[in-house]
Amino acid sequence: MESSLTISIQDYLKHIYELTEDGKNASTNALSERLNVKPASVTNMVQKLASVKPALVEYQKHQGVTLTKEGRKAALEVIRHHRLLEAWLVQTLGYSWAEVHEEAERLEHVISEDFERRMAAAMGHPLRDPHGELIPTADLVMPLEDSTPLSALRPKQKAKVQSVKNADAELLRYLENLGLLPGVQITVLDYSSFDHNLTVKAGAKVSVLGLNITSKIFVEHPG
Amino acid sequence: MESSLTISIQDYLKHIYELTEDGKNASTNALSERLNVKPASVTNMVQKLASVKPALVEYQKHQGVTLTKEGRKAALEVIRHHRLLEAWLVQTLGYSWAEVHEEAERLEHVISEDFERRMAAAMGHPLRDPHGELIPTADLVMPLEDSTPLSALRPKQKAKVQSVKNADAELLRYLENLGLLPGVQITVLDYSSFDHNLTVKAGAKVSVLGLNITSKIFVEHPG
DNA sequence: CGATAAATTTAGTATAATCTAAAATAGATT
DNA sequence: AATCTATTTTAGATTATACTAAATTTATCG
Ligand SMILES: [Mn+2]
Ligand SMILES: [Mn+2]
Ligand SMILES: [Mn+2]
Ligand SMILES: [Mn+2]
Repeated sequence: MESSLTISIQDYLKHIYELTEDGKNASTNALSERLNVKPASVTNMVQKLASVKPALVEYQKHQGVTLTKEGRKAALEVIRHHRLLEAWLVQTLGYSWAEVHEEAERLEHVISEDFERRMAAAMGHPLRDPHGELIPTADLVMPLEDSTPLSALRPKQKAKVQSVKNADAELLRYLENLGLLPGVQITVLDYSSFDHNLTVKAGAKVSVLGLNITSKIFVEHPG
Repeated sequence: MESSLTISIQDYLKHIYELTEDGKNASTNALSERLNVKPASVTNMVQKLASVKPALVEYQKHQGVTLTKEGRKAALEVIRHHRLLEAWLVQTLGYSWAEVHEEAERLEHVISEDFERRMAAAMGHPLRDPHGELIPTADLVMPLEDSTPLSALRPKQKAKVQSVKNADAELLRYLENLGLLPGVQITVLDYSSFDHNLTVKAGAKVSVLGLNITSKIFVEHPG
């Protein structure tokens, strides 16, 4: 069990996890884009991950990949590191939620299990990272999420921002300015069926948001 | 200037720095031992470091290497990261001085300059790491050290422990038990010219220490 | 000095991860 | 079904680092 996967492999597994959360297979091209690696290289690596002793992925030519149980555990280990690190960096070094991601991206591969335990304990075992994303438990289980994309809400509905997914630093800074942070209560004021824009009130601020923003913001208790 | 040296190269430079602190060249074999890499591999890497555009080391066949100005800056950058990390892990996550080294060894290569600045600021720009070793300044200058190996002291002399160098976790735990920590006042009670053992009092505890311990403990103001 | 040992270097091989260019396949469109 | 396009795979090359075995150089010592 003391295999210690390479950083590269850890990154592949993490992105495969994220791309297969919706139940679909992770395609070569999608992985290529996320990993900033050419498709040919992805095929290569994916074939290797499928043929190592305890296989890390299930692979069928031209059909993309899914994680095996072992692959999923390894992915969740990296994701737990990543999200705990994000929370930790924000709390102890004053990083903003827009800045932490990049730093955690590199640290996630090199911290020890001891480091992981110490961070978790020091923060009182937080459930979510600064972007509101769930942190896999110490025994590597991803808690169930119960949230709705903001894009599904319609005028009059109120909800609480729970998380912002896959947002780049630029967008996170933008959202912060609009007061759209995890935990904030919002109300939908208007909806345009033509462009799917939503007019949203958060605190005193009112903003009109396009679909490629509202689909990345997740809320709880729409009502 | 945005070269970003590989982790391997960073480790070579760091160890070359340490091996050349005494003014001598770092030999292939010495590096091989420290880096846990075969001598042939060291020769290979060292030749490469000598021939990159701004050379990182000065190399002459069979004579070992020294650092160039560029090589030294790169080494000090890694050492600054390492020592700040050690201090930070001890202060914020409760690591013991025996445990931090290994963790810092991996983190030193992946933290950003921003991370470095934040740590330094959060700790009030510490001068020394948990082992009492000097931390290179932000502009990568190693402050002057003024200390004496404990092995040079003789009975009746008093001094303050300043640092413990190159000690493994085992030894650090041992010294901690004997109360031999940086900042502690000690008195030499006895000396044996046959085996170079020193009898040393620290607080209430008296210990007899051999040369391979007393040569790793450095003290200030022997008097 | 000259033999022997120790340290170092050379030469050739291996592994991991990536790339480019070309070939093959799958999916969509007429 | 035939064709075009997008996706994926194969094949072969490249870069970085390390290894083993053999050759060479330097150091030591009788
Ligand atoms: Mn990563
Ligand atoms: Mn995140
Ligand atoms: Mn140290
Ligand atoms: Mn290191």
